[in-house]
Amino acid sequence: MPVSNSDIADLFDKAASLLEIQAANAFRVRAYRNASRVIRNWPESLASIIRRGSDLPKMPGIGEDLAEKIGEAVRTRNLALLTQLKRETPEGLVALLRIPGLGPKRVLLLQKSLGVRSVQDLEAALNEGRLDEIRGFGPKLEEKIRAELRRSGPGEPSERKRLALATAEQIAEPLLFYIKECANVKQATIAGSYRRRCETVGDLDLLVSCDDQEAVMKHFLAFEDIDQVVSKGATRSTVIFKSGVQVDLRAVGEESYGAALHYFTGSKAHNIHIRSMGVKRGLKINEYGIFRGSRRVGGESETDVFKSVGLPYIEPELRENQGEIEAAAAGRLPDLVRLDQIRGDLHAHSKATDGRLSIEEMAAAARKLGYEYLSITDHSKRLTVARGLDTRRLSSQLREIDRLNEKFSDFRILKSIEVDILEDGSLDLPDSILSQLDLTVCSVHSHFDLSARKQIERILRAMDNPYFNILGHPTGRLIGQRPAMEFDLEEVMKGAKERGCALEINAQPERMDLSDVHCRLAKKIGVMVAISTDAHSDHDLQFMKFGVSLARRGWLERTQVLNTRSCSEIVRLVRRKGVSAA
DNA sequence: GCCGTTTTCGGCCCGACTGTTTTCAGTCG
Repeated sequence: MPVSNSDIADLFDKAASLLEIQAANAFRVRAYRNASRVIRNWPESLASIIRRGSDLPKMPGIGEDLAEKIGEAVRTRNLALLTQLKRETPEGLVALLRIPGLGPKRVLLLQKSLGVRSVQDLEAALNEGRLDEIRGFGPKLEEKIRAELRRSGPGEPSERKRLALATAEQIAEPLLFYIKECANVKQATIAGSYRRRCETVGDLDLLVSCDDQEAVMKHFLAFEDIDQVVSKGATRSTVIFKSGVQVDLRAVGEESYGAALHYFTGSKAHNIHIRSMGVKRGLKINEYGIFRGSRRVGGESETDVFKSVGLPYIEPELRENQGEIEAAAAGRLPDLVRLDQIRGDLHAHSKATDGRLSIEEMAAAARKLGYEYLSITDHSKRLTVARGLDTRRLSSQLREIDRLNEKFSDFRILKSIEVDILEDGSLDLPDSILSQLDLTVCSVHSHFDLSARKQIERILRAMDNPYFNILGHPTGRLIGQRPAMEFDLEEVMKGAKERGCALEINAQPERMDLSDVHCRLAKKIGVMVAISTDAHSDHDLQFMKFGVSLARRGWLERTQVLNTRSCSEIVRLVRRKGVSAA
């Protein structure tokens, strides 16, 4: 298996942490961190590019030196720099950076003054009262460190767990409702990665505008879900909810709301880029507004911020400093797909297999959402746990759908199936029945652990079938439970494009598969995607919004999304296997 | 380490809060 972008990114991240502890130039550290992020989110496999002898593309923040290091990482799975850094600085110190209150300066101090090399050393020093000797370490900080060590238990402290976007929404919405009950609050938004619609969210950044900040802070701190107040100030407070989620509240005046909203939506890298552009224009941009000298020149709206540096408005989902600023400057921002452009759902189950409702009930729920069509895609026979359909049961389902469709003039149930791709690349049902369907979703539900090569061959062979239309949940990942299958998606996407097949964005919160990074790759290759909910009940049809925001993060436009087309257009496209992005 | 309408050197976003100080460094976002 070639080195993945994320493997390379990990090497750069580790190097950044070690450099940081060595008190290296902060901007050099930033360069490595920035490179790590850019590499991790780069849509194409850098190893593949290098191995086929092509030059690396121009990547923002990656110059001659770091590009050379990417090459080295691909060839050797390591960096000589990293080996050297590990010789100079104990690797175990990196874990200390994850303890709240400990940053590079204090970690270096711990090493220099007490010879601390690891979390265990720190714990011992703490228990022996040796931290008191160091200037800058007082009782409060010691207690904070103790608390974190207790929380993380034996072993190294882990990253704080990130929430799936859908889970975050269940915490964010009631909070937003509560804060708006405060009479002083004028506008309120959950900003941060939540507003950028990242697939996982680390904490919630609640921004409000108001006249009386003190009153709003008081109201916020009285929220019943709060477990612990980490810090509280006049304009900013940080708390931990009983669920373990960290929530930051910032309160600003009405005149600053746009500047603050931009600032707190981030990402950090996007903000730094925008602010540097401001500096070049003699402007100071902060969360309170846009200033030329001491004169305020804007800040009420986010548009003010972009306008001040000569840019059009950039949608939150794009603000990752992944080329959106350059695209905006060149007038080439994508016209992102919107939820209201989605005309139907192409992946839904009924109680014939593992869904909860009848086909009729699912169709009613889809119509209520204003859809023009719904594909019923029950499982095929191989998936016995879900009582998958064989030819006979599927035939009878098709007759039922014909009967139901007679009732509609403005809606159509599409005849479909989520058919298993078997280990050898054949499909789980014969062509004789597949040919009677409007379209198919074809998915891998077994043998996730084939070698990368075999997995690709299996999927491409399946796509050779004339009735293969959409590859369901392409990587098979389940967030936090099962990793993505390890194969080069680029090859599968190219194969799909050649064969007139589409790939699914499965919007189930635990799947979110394809990911945003994959969507950008799909866009580049020009393969069509279908945004589907894989609904097992009427409620699940609501997951469409998560799929759409994911597609937006992947820069996708309406034309690249199959289910923004009319029903007849889709059926025509898939019959000819003429699915390709316009 | 990157980068350039301030262009090959010398900058690099900016502010809030805490804890330990006694005027501010460090951390965090």
